[in-house]
Amino acid sequence: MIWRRTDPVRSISDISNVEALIRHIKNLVPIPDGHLSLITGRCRAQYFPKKAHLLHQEEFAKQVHFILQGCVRTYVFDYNGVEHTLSFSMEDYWFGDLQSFIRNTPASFNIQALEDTHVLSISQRDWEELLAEVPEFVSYTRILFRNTMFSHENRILQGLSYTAEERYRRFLAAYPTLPQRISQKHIASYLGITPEFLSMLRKKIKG
Amino acid sequence: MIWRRTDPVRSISDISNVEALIRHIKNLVPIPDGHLSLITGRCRAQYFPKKAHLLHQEEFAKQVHFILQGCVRTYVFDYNGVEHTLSFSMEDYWFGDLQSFIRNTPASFNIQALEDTHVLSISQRDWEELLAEVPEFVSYTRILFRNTMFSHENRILQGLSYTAEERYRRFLAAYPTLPQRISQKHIASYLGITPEFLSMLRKKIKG
DNA sequence: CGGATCGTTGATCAACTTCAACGGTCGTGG
DNA sequence: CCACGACCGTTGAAGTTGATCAACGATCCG
Repeated sequence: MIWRRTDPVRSISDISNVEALIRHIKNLVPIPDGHLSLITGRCRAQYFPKKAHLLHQEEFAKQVHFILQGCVRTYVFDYNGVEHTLSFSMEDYWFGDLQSFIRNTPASFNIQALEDTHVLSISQRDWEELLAEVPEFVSYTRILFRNTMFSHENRILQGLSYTAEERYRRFLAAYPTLPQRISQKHIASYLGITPEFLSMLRKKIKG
Repeated sequence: MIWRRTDPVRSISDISNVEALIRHIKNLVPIPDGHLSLITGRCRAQYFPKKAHLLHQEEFAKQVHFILQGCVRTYVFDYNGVEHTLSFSMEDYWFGDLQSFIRNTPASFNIQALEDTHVLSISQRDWEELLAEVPEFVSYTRILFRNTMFSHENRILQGLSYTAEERYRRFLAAYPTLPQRISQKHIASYLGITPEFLSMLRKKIKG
């Protein structure tokens, strides 16, 4: 198995534009260009190198982020210090500790870049002002929350319904390119199993 | 252990009013009374006796519901016919297969009354018209989705972080009165374990 | 080059399931 | 109102799934 990354990493100047976000918004809600620029005008391009932490639990999440290029994981430590990965986010995903961001409470999650990652970020104040000023932004975030809700439902059901092996097979089917980008221990922590057991499953599946 | 229900079941005429819903909305968004009545005007009171199904998977969810009195469970059958309970809903909860309701796709979920249950229901058309006519309804549902999203995150993390025994303890702490209202096999299917194993946990915990 | 981390393997152990059996309770039809 | 059948919760034995611990080579990165 070759673990070489196949996606070319574009240069910063290539990707610190807002085209990807504009496409993403237009895909979900009809919106005049004037309102689009109100949104993109409040976005700030940021870069995080691989392994950097964007957020530690107990901090206050001051921003949420839209990924232009790269990959991050959102995780927690449980009561005996074991990491559990809630989600991976990659290109065209919004991520952040929304609960902390919206309610202004200490974050429950840690967020870490798994690759060199370029994002567009929105601050709490800009978020609230966009909600007040741009009705399409209300609809847009409403749809984002809704979709996140649906995918969480599916994740809960997979946890209830399937064995670790089946969950891994489904993970591969849903995210065929992710295993080439992130380490197995993170996949294991996403699936809710140990790295050792994932290793065994891989051996078994290969045949 | 006494399984008698302690809550008095009010008569239909008592509860087919909209006070509970009005309180629920006012708790989440500021809204003038005129707009409130636009919402409540589109609600229809319905009654489902214990064990009745409100929705079967593959059907189309034509309504979502707000519980005035009673309790329902939302569940699926997995690939070998085992039931898994996604959620219980009781007084002051909205429930329904939102994915089916909003996207007009076949439902993934089954929904069944676990007690005689009184609800207020909204149809798809009324839902959409409320979104178009009442800005507070957009905010209200946006907050509902958001909160559901947060509670789903917590549920995913509990599934990843805790053993069955700890999940059961947490379930008891979060819903102390629910075990008196619903059967253990449903709790087991919510926790993702077999009724036999839950029975063992209960024996162990009692000491 | 060197240290830390990663993926793998194997042995042992804990968590949870499966299957079968039994008494109790509930709802239903007579 | 009773009798019956169906379902429920419980128990125990045996089996499966997945965790833990320790060890080892490979790889990455400084």
